Amino acid sequence: MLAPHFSTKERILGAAEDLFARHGFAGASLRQVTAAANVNLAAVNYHFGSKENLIEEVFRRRLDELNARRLAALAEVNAGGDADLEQVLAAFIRPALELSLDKTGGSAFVRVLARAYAEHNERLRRFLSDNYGHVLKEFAGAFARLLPHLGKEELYWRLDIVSGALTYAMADFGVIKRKSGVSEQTHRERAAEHLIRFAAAGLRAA
Amino acid sequence: MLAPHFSTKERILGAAEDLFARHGFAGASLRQVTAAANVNLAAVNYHFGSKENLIEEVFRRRLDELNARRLAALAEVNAGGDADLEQVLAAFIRPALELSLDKTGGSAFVRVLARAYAEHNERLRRFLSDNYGHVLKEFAGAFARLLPHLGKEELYWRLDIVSGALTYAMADFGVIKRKSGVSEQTHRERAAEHLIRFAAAGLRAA
DNA sequence: ACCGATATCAAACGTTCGTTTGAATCATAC
DNA sequence: GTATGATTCAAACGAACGTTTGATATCGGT
Repeated sequence: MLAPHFSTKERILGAAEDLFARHGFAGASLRQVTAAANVNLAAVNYHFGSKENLIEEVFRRRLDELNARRLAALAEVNAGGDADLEQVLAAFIRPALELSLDKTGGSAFVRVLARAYAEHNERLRRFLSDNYGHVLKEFAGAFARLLPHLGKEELYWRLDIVSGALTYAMADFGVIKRKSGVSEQTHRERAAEHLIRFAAAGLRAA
Repeated sequence: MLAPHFSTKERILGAAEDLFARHGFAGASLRQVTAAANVNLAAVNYHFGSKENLIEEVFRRRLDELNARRLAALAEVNAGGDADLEQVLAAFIRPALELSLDKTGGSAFVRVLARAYAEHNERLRRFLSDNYGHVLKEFAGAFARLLPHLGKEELYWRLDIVSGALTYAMADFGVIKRKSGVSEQTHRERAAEHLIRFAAAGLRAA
């Protein structure tokens, strides 16, 4: 039930994000979405054309900014000259962390992202690859420069493992429960710190 | 379309496993499942009672054996006396690897497992925790003994990261595509090796 | 004030969903 | 061989699905 001062499109996107995170793409119906957004059922097809298109827009809205921030952070690290592994990892992870702390639904979106990984949906995978594949390539290049002793294949295996761990950690799927007295923000910041430390050691492994 | 010499129940479980892996629990219908299994639509409710119960049975069938193997492997490692980190990790990961190489649907099941992580379904989480939580406790204890310098909280963070990386790596979600000329079996065995090396280094990090 | 475009609405479209029913079929024991 | 319980079957149940329709409301431009 989003505040009514947002536009119809924005309210639909916000409600869809939340419900896709909770019930999955097939599990959340347009009737649930439009009810939560306080808009008419037909509004989804009017503004987005179809449920599939709505799903893509849910991704585009967040990923455009997320990946721009990642590239900006990476450029900043590279400009510094003597980048280290932790800095490059932070350039990738920190924007996801900040997104997950966003008050307007970002924490739902990181869970939607984890859903997307689990979906082997061909259309969705192509959409993500077409629109954001270049970001992964940029980071792979930065890691390759920092880890010259690793073969290309070895490097890709490790980056694969890192992205899996990142996705799960950000989506809060694990057994770790936030302790009372620790704010959501602090909890996620610690997750990012642990993740960076762990991933850096894993990437450096002999 | 499973061979007809399996029982109705077995064919339903096999088809459900495959379709749940491909389309998710909400996305795969009982009509798809029963058609793939070559059984009557009503057979699911006759043999399992409901779709929810069918989902639980899909998990139970594999996890009973998977976790028994994990505990057996861990016991063997502990019996050796001077267990190291890689051995304990292998005791956890190798049974999952072997399952993923199983010819009768195991590779579908590891993807179903990844779906389960993405689901925040309360019933499913309680079912998994009630039935298999003790296995995770056993392994956490083994890791704690091997990493005495880590605080309890630090250790749990790292195990959380390991389990996320494992789930994704086994489910084959990453960007790594199997090269032609490398068999499915070899591909997955390499994944397990990389995972163990990476995780060991991450767990040992200062 | 009126027009045309944009947006919202209730209602219905045909389809598919999980589940249930009751009859037909099968297997086993006497 | 026939009675009994377990299983399979086609058919139907009501509910929910994504999408479309046509009428109604809203609003900026002249």
